[in-house]
Amino acid sequence: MGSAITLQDIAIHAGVSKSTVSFVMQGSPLVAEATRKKVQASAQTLGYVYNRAAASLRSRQTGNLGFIVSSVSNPFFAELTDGVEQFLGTESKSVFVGQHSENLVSQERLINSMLESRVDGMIIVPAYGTTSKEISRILTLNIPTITLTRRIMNSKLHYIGSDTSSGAHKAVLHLLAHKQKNIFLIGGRVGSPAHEERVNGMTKAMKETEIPGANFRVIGDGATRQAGFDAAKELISDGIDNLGILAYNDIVASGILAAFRESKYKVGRDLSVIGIDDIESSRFESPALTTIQVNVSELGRMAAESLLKLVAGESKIKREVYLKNKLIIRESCGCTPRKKVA
Amino acid sequence: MGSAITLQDIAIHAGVSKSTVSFVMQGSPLVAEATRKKVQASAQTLGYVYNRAAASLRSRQTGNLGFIVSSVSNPFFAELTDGVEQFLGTESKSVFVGQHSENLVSQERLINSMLESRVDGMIIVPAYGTTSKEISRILTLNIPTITLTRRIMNSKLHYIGSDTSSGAHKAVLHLLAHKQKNIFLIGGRVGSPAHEERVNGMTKAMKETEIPGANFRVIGDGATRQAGFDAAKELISDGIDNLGILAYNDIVASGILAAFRESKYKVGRDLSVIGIDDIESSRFESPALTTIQVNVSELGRMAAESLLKLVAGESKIKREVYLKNKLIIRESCGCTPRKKVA
DNA sequence: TGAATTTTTTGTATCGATACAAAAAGAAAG
DNA sequence: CTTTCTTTTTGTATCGATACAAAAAATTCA
Repeated sequence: MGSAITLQDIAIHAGVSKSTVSFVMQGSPLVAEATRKKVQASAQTLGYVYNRAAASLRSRQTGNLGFIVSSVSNPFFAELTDGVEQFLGTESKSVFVGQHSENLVSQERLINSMLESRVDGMIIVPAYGTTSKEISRILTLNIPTITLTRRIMNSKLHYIGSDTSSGAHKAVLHLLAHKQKNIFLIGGRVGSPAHEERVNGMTKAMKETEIPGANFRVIGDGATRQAGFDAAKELISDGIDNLGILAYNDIVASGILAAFRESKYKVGRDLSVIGIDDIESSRFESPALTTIQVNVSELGRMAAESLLKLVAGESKIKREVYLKNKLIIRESCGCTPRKKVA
Repeated sequence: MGSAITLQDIAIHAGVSKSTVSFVMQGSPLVAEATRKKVQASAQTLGYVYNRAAASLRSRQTGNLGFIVSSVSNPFFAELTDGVEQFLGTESKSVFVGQHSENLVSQERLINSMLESRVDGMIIVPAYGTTSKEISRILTLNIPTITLTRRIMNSKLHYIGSDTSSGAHKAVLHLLAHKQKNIFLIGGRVGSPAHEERVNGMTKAMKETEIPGANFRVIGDGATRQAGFDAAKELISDGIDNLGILAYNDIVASGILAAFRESKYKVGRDLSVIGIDDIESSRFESPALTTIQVNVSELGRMAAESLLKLVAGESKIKREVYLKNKLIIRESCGCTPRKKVA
């Protein structure tokens, strides 16, 4: 390999000591302006590339951060990743990104790998079924860590997520306002915290309103477009009546809409569908998807911001943050039959 | 911080030398089985975490790789990232991921950051307008690098991409077969290599067929859903006639379909639309999108695989690889009015 | 059994930066 | 022109691993 330029080389070329060069590289104010210029010129001339590994060995800070997520090919997580990256990128941090694909083993391997790389902190969207045990390494090493979107039971890690429960609550109220009485939650993994939150919000809305004849059921398994598609197909074959659907998320909703487009029922006219997340493509759905808007990239940005504070040693960080969300009304609920997109 | 466990600590605990422990950590065959067990037990007991930075300082290999992409919130790049990650993840490599958002400055900052982290190699989807100058650092340091999807003019870096030109060619032939004579390419950045490839393939098809009255035009600017939406709106307001559209990619196509759904024209019946990429959501479009299928995650996987070989010092790697693609016929071209999804 | 091998293990220098204390140079004060 | 204080600069030990050569232990062979 070519690179053999070290601080020492620059020191010689600029006629100063290694220590001085080191100060310059760190942007320390202790060095005289003229010297700084001279050193920087030498570094430039020699084509120096800072060696972070060497620096971190002594300084105990790598400037590396870790981000672990389920899979970036899911648009929700993609936007999340985008938000995290956008923010961290400007802070001259390097971000390791890993995907666990909901697999606990690969999640553990990822965590380990990042710890070996001595990340200063990490943001993690835990895989389904993650318990304190799976992340014990993080806990014992006491690495600043933020769990995003999904909580780990009984763990003291910081958490940032959307207030899903209240979102589901709003959605059901809206479905009921459309005179739909047969309310369904479609998709997700039954029993997971994320699913529970939705069920809680929905149940609460059902109880509060006490509409005669109204009932609430849960169907479908998985958080994919296909899962939504399949579940909707079943409803269709049974025949629908005063149907109000809350999809687990917009991806599932997308599958549901696709299924109904192939049926005799028209979403918005014959039934109401509401999603959760408001990913970018939802307003381009047909019909345009009414959904609970979660500012996804804001979620990512907040996580990133909090992590940086944690890493910097700030202590006054909220341990749990629930981002507000709101109902975005488009066509799929039946409110506005035809509205301008964008 | 807690972590203070080093090789030395293990050596003492296990009653062997540092060197021996090091061998065990590297999985060297030089150490006796009994010793290996003993050392591993000690490491386990003490809760040791390998320090890659320290190791790389002497060994000149970090096990870090870099992946630079435009933005993962674009589904195409998301699937690409997924493919790359999936493959690299199993090889116990850590991957730095960075997004340049088509900004040359942030691209340069990312490259620099990764070089500082001494990546063993990198995969990069160059930002629009990248020249050899922008990546000079990579060249002089001679870091194994693969450019993905987009080529850099006059650079000797390895390249892996889809054979877009032949895909565009196929698409136009199909549009013509549907008796469409007014052929449009919508979206993309005029003048970029990726746009040129499409134009070339399309022009070739036009020339070969020489259909009387057939003509080919280029409109729209940008590779976003909105760009497709806006361009289609214009076509609609002018009134359409024998219209055959090739969208720059599936995202643009999605915007085009959304625009036509709001018009009196029905895609598939009154005009034909074909996309490029076949991202996951395309088969759920309405109408389902006929598109040039590029095996995106395969593309990512191939890039990852080649990079690993390059890093390992293998020399017989093709400098340029063009993945085959094929036309996937769904509804938007007018072939199958209603077909089962999934 | 002793020499010749082969298999394991170890000591020491080293990678390229930072920390910390101490020295040198410059400025201000008496 | 000292003395004192401040601003800059430097020397040396150190971070936690690996490389490499050399030593020690175990095997094989005559």
